[in-house]
Amino acid sequence: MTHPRKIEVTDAELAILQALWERPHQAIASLVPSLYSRGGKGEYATVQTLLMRLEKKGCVVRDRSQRAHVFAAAVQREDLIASHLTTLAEKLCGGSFGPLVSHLVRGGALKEEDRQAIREALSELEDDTP
Amino acid sequence: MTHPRKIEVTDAELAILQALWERPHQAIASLVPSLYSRGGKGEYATVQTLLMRLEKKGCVVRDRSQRAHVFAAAVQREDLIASHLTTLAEKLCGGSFGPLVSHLVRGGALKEEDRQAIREALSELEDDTP
DNA sequence: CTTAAAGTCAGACATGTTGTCTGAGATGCC
DNA sequence: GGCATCTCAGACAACATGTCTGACTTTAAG
Repeated sequence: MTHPRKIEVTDAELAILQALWERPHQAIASLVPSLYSRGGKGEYATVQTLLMRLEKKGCVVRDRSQRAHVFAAAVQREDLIASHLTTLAEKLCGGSFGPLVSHLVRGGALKEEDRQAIREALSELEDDTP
Repeated sequence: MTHPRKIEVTDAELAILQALWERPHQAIASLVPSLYSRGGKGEYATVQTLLMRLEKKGCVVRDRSQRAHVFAAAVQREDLIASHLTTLAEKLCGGSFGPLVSHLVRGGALKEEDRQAIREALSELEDDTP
């Protein structure tokens, strides 16, 4: 379990990450149509700017060996989730995750399959740390 | 289970809420020293602006019956947690909370007491929805 | 070779957010 | 009256966000 680095991406940046999670190793020309239905002139540049910012944050990697650079996500969904949950716990729960889970479990927002998954995960933990 | 309204507060605003959660029904003069150690001139006005924005968002209520208005939180910690978790689930888990909990449980970030609380909460649920 | 298409890069831009503060005026107290 | 204490309206710089323009480079086609 690595200590999760703080990852902050905006909505537009997240959309790009989603596209890259869906299909890794895309060039800009491939990303644009899946992000914008109306094919405007500036959209290519917009995606480019977003990718540049994501790269600066370490959230995507860029393969410059091709003429058209190929991009891939450098963070996974789980990394983002971990980062957000950590931030949330720090800000609102004194750094502890317990209240978050408690809230979720008691909130009734979980499906039966979710609950089953939790039970199993808890059992595994119990075996590892008696 | 109320559908959680989207609540967005900035860091400075959150600090004010924390102070109001700690001690409800405070006037500005009472809030300032607990938020800023260096007693500057503008801090009073800063807190005032923050409270005004919080009121506009429905996060605090203001009692204007006194000369110095008295403020109280209109949202609880749990409301903020719920709002953030919902947003997180929508953005990264297709609206489902299961992955969030799974991540927390498997991430090893939970103390034994947390896990015990979860087990109990799960048991209660099991009784309600067989 | 010339050209057009397709890229990259640097940077601008409008808009909104965030935390901060100033100044004008109202109100109560000694 | 004079002073401390409020409220209120609004200004402000700094930064974030999503968007786009223009200059320049490289590739491939004619």
